[in-house]
Amino acid sequence: MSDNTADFGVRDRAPRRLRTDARRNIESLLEAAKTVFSTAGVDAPAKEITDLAGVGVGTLYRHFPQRSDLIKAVIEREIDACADAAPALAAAHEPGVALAKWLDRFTAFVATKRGFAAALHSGDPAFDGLPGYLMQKLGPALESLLDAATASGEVRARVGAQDLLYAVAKLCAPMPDEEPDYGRRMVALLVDGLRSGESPH
Amino acid sequence: MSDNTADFGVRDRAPRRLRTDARRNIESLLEAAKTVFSTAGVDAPAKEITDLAGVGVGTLYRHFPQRSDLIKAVIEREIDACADAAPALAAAHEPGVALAKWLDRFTAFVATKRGFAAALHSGDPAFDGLPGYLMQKLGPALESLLDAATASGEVRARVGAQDLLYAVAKLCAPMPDEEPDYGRRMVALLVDGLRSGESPH
DNA sequence: TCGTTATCTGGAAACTCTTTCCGGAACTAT
DNA sequence: ATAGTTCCGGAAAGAGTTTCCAGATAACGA
Repeated sequence: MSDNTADFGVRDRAPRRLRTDARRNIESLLEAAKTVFSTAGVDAPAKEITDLAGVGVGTLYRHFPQRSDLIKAVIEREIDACADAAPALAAAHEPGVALAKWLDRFTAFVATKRGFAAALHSGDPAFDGLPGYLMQKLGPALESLLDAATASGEVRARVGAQDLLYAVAKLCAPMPDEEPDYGRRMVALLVDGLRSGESPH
Repeated sequence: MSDNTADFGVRDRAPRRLRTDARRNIESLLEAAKTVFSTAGVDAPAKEITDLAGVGVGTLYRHFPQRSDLIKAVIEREIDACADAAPALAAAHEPGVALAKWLDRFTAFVATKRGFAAALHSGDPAFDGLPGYLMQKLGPALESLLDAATASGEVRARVGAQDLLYAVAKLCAPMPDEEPDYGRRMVALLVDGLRSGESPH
């Protein structure tokens, strides 16, 4: 806790190259965790994950000192994947279509990964950085898509990228037995407001 | 699960009058739990609650066989309080004002009680009944307020009470470090849509 | 290639909560 | 008051997480 080795997360920052077996194990753990989380939920016992990854518990806790660190890492990784999808979509479609498709992608992520909503609302300070991370990674992505769509006249901007991002994230968070398209419907309502609304009053 | 004794929760239905000390203890536990939950979060150790309530752990588990049962009971109790507030507001204000005030009340409940969002998104099947309970209790309350406001011409209904209820509940669920009025702002956006929107297309 | 050194690994043990259990206390009805 | 239930309290069992460290393994210089 002094000066040189205060690194918590595993991603970014390379104060010192990791040993190759360590890197390989981290990879296995993240992959296994992703699988187990989506199968048995984020509360699945750690043992299940380490077994699937083929490592001991000690290895898990060496790289992810707290259970929440593992969850955080998995989610951040999925956020990254979502961000990475934006440029490809922008390149392959009309601005309006690209925006819609990306929102779909994002919606699917939020709706599918129950762990994301759970982590966000858990109240555990360990996850406090997550919205910031999401904003930082996805904000620019959405903004550029939004700008392009606005420029091409297909959308009239009334809310910022951040507000929209959060609103979609919240509206699409899964709730027990709600109609499967509820989230999408509500997002459509918002986007309708975006694209055709005269400002009220 | 057959015919006569399949009661899980503690509230409503009286197959047999509870002993007075039992009822008193249940009351203490619910009160203590409410306090502790809002102080230390819903993950606070059970010991803390039983100590505050002045009972042993055994007593807690006699009345709330699972930890989630206690959380559920506390939340249901707060939902009840919210529902009970509607008639008074309707009696004391103009329809439009009553609606706004009640939405404020509901918003505050969702925004303040982090445990509610946490339970809802936890993925634990124990909480599956909660949205239904919320709908059942708050749906009629909101609907009557909404009807009154519509009748008096202050609001043009475009979504049902259920959709609105869920949307508000989701938008106002607290997220780490978001502007304090974000939820209220987004709800306003929705309500603006409600009150002045020409239906798009 | 080999020795040296820092880093990583596995699993046993310590901990922290939750949940079960049951002897004895407390309430209720008669 | 007494019998008959129903409850209470807290010890102990379970379930999961986190710590710890002796031994294994990679990295690197000679």
